[in-house]
Amino acid sequence: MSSLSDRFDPEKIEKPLYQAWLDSGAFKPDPKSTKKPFTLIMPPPNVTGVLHIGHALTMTIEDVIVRHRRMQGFNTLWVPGTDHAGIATQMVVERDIQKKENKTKHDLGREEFLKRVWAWKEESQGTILSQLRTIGCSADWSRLAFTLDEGPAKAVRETFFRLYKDGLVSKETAMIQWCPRCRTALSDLEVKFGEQNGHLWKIRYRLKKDPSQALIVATTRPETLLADTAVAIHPDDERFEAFRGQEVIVPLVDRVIPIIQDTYVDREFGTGALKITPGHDPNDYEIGKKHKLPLLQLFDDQAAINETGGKYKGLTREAARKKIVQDLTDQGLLEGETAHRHNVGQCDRCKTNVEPRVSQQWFVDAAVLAAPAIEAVETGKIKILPKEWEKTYFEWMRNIRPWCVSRQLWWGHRIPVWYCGKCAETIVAVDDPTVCPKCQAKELVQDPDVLDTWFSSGLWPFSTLGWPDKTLDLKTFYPTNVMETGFDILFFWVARMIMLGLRMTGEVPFHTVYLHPMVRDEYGQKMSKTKGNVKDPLEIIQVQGADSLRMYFCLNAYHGRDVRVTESGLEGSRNFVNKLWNAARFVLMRFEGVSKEHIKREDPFNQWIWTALQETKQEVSTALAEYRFYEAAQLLYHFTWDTYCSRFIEITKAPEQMAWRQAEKDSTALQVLEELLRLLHPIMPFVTEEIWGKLPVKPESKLLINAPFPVMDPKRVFKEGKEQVEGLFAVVDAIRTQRGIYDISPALEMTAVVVGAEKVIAFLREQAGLLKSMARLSVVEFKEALPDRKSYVMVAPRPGVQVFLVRKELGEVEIALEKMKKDAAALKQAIDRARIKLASPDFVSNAPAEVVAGVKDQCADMESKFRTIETYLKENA
RNA sequence: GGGCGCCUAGCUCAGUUGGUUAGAGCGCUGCCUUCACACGGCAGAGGUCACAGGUUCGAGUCCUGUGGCGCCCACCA
Repeated sequence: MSSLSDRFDPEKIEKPLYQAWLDSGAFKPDPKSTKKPFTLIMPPPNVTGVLHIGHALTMTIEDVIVRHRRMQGFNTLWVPGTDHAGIATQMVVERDIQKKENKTKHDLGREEFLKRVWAWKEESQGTILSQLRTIGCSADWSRLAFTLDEGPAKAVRETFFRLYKDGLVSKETAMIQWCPRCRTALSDLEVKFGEQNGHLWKIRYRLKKDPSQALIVATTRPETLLADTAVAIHPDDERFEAFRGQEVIVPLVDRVIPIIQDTYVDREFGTGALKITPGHDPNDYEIGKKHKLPLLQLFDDQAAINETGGKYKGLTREAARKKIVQDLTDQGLLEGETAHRHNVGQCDRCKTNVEPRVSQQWFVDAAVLAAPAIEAVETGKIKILPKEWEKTYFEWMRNIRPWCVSRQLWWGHRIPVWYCGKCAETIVAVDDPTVCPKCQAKELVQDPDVLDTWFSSGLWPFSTLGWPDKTLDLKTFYPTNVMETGFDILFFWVARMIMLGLRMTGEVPFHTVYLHPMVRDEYGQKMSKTKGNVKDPLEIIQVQGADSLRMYFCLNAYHGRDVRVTESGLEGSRNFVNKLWNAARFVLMRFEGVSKEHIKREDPFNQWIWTALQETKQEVSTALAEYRFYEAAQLLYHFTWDTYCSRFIEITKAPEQMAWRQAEKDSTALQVLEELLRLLHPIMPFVTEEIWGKLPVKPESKLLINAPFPVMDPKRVFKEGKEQVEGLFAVVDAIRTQRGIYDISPALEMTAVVVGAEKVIAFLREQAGLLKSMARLSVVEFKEALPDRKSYVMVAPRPGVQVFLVRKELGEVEIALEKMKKDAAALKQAIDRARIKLASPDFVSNAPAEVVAGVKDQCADMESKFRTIETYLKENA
């Protein structure tokens, strides 16, 4: 057995250990195994670049889940993958080419541009995969998937085909959100609204009948007046009595349009008159349809004015606005201009203001798919955790609108639709058609558009397992168990996986959705490159190792909305890894050569640590089962540091103990460590595996990753041992506290007298040596009674046991008396509260018996303690 | 406009169905270079649980209202 190095050096151990896991085949489950399967599909990171700290959180939690399940004996599969991320990746590559070559994608052409994106993807994916390994992800790399791979592509086509056949995807002309920079349609979810400073302009629309009169219309977008096809007023608005049924002249273009009446108009806003531009505003579009107004398309795909705009043709939106305001002013048609803050939609990816636009797009009838998806969550077939998110899910699903899935991009799954050049037939097929099934013509043109990235992501839980083929993987590992991801993509992704999963496979894609919080900086700010507050997980790992970052996430990922990453917190988890390392180092050094067989019987100290371990195991397994990783981590942190290190190991150090119990207790120290390593392994795989490798006794498995996760053993719960040892600690703590109060140096000699009935103090007497070393006493005496109490200072650690310290050894006794008085007062208050409770017939008759009994016991304890202090204070008054 | 969440120690947050004297980490104070660890040890201080009502034998926990903060959805030009 070689020992552990003095200092824990994560950089040195992590790579070889990861390789050892890989080599052992631990990550790769056998689909033919008879063990119960457990499946988790990794949310595929976008191949836009490198992983950020949010990914690190995701991967940590998922790896904890997966390692825990694997150790529990499940046939565990974690499928890794990456996402082509259509619009996002296309944009970063465009930017890259722009920066390096000053070219646009149109300069390169579709084919060449796609070549560049694939090259980008290769590099980015490589980086991402190596980062995942650095974090410690125990995913099955043999099943690595990419959303544009052949398998997932087949799934995409099959799905599109089936939806088309069932009338659930169709080509429609509709108003959609358009990004003029990306030059593509967007789904509603891809548009983010934010407040912007703008203006409200009041413009004169002269009456056709009497141009000296005018209707004054308020708008934030004067440039769209070029495509106005009506002006609307509220039917009940008396102010506009004279205007009803009239026509007005659109300024600058002199087109005559009607004044319509619609209750949609808000009389309070602006002037009460609203210009209607059905081509460029979703609400106007609806009004236009209702009133059968003509629709004018004013902008081209880059939001520049087209021929509809006459002399304004070619101007951008922004330039046109300026020019039109100027022209209106010049012609005396501008009535006013006020500052106005309002919400404007932006492209989620490139932050360009979107332009609502009418165009032909493919739409999925989401409402039909949503119905069973809602039911699956209502009936509990799918559980969403934390539960609060279910309501959000229902809210969105019940108000779902058609999902625009076509994108005018180049990077993505080509829509499997062809048009016949001869008879214009639309052909939707899984395999590329060669002739038109209607007219046999060979001039077929594929739809140039690609699908929304989330369309292929929506199939991910089963497309990665081989669907639509009936593969063994699919049979064994589907439906999957858990979908673990951030709440920010509940609608984008989770909802769509549920809808498409149910529709395509007839089964829920997963049984549980666990939504983790978002990573923020220490001030609660979102991390972003522009703010400069981004923390690179790889940098943290390089400095302090993967384990401490993982432990940090587990300790801090509460069920809230965000997890803040702070320097001091990271330091804390680093210290914890160090603590474990050193404890292991000490135990291994001290107890080298000890074997398991030395255990003969359980002494109270062993009983106590075993009991504490069983309690911890019980609580940890409950916490993990309920996805409360923070709780599991905290329990283990506390057990390791406070119970195992600060108490148990310290006990083993006492020289008086060593003489007669060394071999036995040493062996317990090792065995508890061994279980502790298994408990900590899912959270901190590297350091635990490294220590595991040095254990003299490895009962279960050569590699910790394959060792069984500890389960609570009721046979190792010992009430007496636990109580005895806790009683001893109470005495030790009380003396230590006095030492603190009196500022007595640990070097100073102290004498303690333990007073109590022999029965009660027998164990303390037996452990006199330990008591002395733990409380740093020079002398300890045991007595049934103490006659000359005045020369002592009393501490009352437990009912029935009093501990006295020699007065003259303490110096200023008044400090202690003051403190005792304070304690007594607090105690008195608590006793009074308890007595009032116990005296109330309502409490005694209504509260459960065990609560009443608990209060009674506690009250008795407090009273006995209080009496002791009172008596002592009186004696010393 | 609709919805969700938060307000507990100086800071960041736990606190499961209401039930013993409300917890942790960090920070702070004092003492300690004790033979695993100063990335350490021992001890300590610090909270009217945002506020106001209510339900209950009993409220940090449930209900109503008020104030403050955050997020999501919808997008009145």
